[in-house]
Amino acid sequence: MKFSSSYEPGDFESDIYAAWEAAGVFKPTISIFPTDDNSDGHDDREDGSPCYSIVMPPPNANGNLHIGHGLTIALEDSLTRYYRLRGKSTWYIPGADHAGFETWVVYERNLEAKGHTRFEFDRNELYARVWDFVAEQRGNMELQLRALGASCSWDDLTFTLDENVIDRVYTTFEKMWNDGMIYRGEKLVNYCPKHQTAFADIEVEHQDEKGTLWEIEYRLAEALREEGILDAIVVSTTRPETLFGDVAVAVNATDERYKHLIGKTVHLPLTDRDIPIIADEHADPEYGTGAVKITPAHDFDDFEVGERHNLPRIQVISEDGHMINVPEKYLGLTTMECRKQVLKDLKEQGLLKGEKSINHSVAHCYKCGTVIEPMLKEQWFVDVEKLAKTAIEHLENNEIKFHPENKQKVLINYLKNLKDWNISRQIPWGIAIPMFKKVTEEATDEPDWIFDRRTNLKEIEKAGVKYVRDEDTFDTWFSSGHWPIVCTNWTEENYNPYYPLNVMETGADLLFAWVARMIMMGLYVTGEVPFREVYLHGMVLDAHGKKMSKSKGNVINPMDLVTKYGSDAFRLGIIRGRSAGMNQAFSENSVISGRNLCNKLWNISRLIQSIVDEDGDISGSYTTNNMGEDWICREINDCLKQVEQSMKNYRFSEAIETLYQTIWDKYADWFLESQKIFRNVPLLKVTLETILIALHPFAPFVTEAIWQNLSWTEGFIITQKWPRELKYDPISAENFESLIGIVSEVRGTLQALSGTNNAKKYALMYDNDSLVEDNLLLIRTLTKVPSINPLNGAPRGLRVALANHELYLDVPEKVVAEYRDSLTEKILAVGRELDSLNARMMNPNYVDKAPAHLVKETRDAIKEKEGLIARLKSQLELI
RNA sequence: GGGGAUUUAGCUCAGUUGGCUAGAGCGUACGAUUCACAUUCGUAAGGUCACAGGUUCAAGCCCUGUAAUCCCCACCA
Repeated sequence: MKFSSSYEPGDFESDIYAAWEAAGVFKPTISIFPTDDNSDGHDDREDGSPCYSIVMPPPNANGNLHIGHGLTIALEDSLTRYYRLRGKSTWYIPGADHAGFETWVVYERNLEAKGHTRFEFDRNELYARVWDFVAEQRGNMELQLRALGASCSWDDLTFTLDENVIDRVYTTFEKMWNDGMIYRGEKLVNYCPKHQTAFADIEVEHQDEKGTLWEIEYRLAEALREEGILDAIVVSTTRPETLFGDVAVAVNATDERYKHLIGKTVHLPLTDRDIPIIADEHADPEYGTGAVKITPAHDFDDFEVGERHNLPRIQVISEDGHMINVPEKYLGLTTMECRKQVLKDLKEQGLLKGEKSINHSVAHCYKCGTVIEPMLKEQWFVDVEKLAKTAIEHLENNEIKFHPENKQKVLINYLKNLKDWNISRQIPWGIAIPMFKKVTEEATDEPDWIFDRRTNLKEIEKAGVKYVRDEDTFDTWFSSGHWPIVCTNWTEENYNPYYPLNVMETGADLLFAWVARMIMMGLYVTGEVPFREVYLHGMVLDAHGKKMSKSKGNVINPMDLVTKYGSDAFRLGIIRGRSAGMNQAFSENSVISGRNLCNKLWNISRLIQSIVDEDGDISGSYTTNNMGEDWICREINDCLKQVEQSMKNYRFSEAIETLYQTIWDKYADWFLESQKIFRNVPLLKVTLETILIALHPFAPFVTEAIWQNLSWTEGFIITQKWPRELKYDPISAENFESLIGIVSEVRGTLQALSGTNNAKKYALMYDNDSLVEDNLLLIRTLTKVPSINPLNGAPRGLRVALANHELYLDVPEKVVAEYRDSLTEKILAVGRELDSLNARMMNPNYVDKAPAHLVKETRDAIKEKEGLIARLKSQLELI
């Protein structure tokens, strides 16, 4: 294969992915149930396990990947590829989400556009229709995952509605039912009248809004005039239309204004009912009039007040948002219509005493923005007490390591305040709740509800008793909580080396909704935490640090960037400059610099291939023949160590930074430049292989493309072994560091002179310096000075500002004189550094208490600076 | 009300248990160019590490307080 002369990722990325897939390299090498004969002989058992497992947070099967998915895949795939190179049997399990509510909303919108409504079809029919709808859309998302380079085991893709998922969910539910953790409760739920479904607390969005606080007079049923006080109580409310559901008025027991009214009765306006005045801490004397009407069926707080005082619940708003159980006049009105009418009528009766505008937060449906109506409904609830308690115990036992660390505490704090979990959703697109309600009335001994897996049936019969299925489906998070269990095919019977997962990587925003539930479910089902570590990434913001949103028009599509710059560039760009848990800005620039690195690597490889072609492919082990060669071995070793350390700590950005610097600033700029003179083919080969493998986790395509292009490499880079340490001579390596210092200083001095002399290159002279003498050609090439000669006789020209080397640039007197100011400035600068070092040494406490090596370093530095100043000063005198 | 963060160069961010002159990318300025790479090479400018105290031989880092910005949870009749 011949290298194309320019780096064109679009030419090879899809072919390479296809080749990997065809070769089956994404599959784990050890099966779930290990047998004796499938060890691959290269176990890297640093943590005791030959296996590495990670699951993909399933993207919506019916959507496209967004930038957050891009980050997720970049991070997870880098981990996967890294541990694969480290010799682990790596299992990266892909997924697709039925995305219950999301997909349902899209589908229902489609249905409405065609003039239909969901109510024309029964549940099974709708389920089948959405299934087909999603099946049409599937594939897009999977193609995009491939374009991002996800090296996941496609045969094991788990769809959230797969049989095994449903089975597992039913098994857990049954266990919970038998354990008495599931109950049917009439509770207030967050209800969206538009979608006609309930939501978990976590799915509701609160927004601050302007509203009106009305003050309504409720007259006392028994007049208290004789006591000379009040004959009425004024309540504050933002929802006058709910007064039909009022069952009490609450005041605070400590509120002197109303104390004497507790236990009395008031007449509920516009009705023929009387309701009691009760004392409850919920009433805040500071807020409004200090008296609050209690409507347990339509307000969360009132519901609790009702529970405390055993009050009835009167539902006055129907599930589609119309008034029910109200006087004829208001019956069937929408809540807003009713509100207007009520206010008008109250006003006419002189009962409307005040109207204030206030700011308060209002709950909205996170999908359609409709105001959430607290609705009294019978739903299935999970009693979370035991689940949360167990989870907290294991978290406090540090069984899961969090990145960033602080999320552990945040999660524990959340679990401590967790309320019971409403798992019923009134959406057909989801896993049916396997509960059936008794309809045979005579069978009084039988329970009202029974568990049964046959949810494909609407009606079942057991022992002559008929039951009908609950129409509801599970909250998505109930099944998602099983993700690590179902993806790894964990079972009660067999040991599974892939469970718990090594790591769970997902967005920080899912800590509560998902991570918490996976931990609770994992512990409940398997008795073990579902993963050893959690890595949470933050949100990807636009270049100005603003949240991306369609309405702002600042959404970046990852696929556009992949097309434009290549998948590797995207991956490098999105990981760079990003740390765990932080919401951070992202701009195309970082992708461009990623692309540039790929291009650099491409050209490095072309250069080395051309040297191999010219000099012949000398195989076998290398020997180092000069300082630069020893030095690059040392630098590459350091780089590998740092990358290993970074990966261990999930510091992806740091790993990339290290590689970037090593490849570009060290390998290309110094080593390869020196190799243009020396040409050590076996070393060039092994070092190139090493950096390619080390970069492979982050830039899989270009490293594989190069691997395939090089004449001497075999197999795929994806299945290579992580490189071993390179052998080198440390003293020689250190000498090269001095040479770099010399070259840099000469370059800098020449540049400083060029201001007046247009970068004219002057000859370099050395006095009694073996490092320079032994490397004349190299220094000449790197500095581009025309010649390097021994200094014969007295120092002349311009002294290069180096402490340990006697070097002069052969610059005419006149130019040196012009340089005088810069020289003076330089002496002053070094002098300032020297002063601060001296000050440190003058402090006896420093010499006493600081570690000895630091004190020594300071001494050495002082000596060096003093030498440098002395030399520069003598130079100044020469001028 | 409860919890969690952030504040370092023009911009976006690193800076691990305190330890040499606080780093990178982008941007800026100046210079280079017969080829591995202009998706390049070289050089440079640019910082009161939010502010005020404290601990320490030594603080960007630890402690206390202040300010600003942001996120999550609960509540707002």
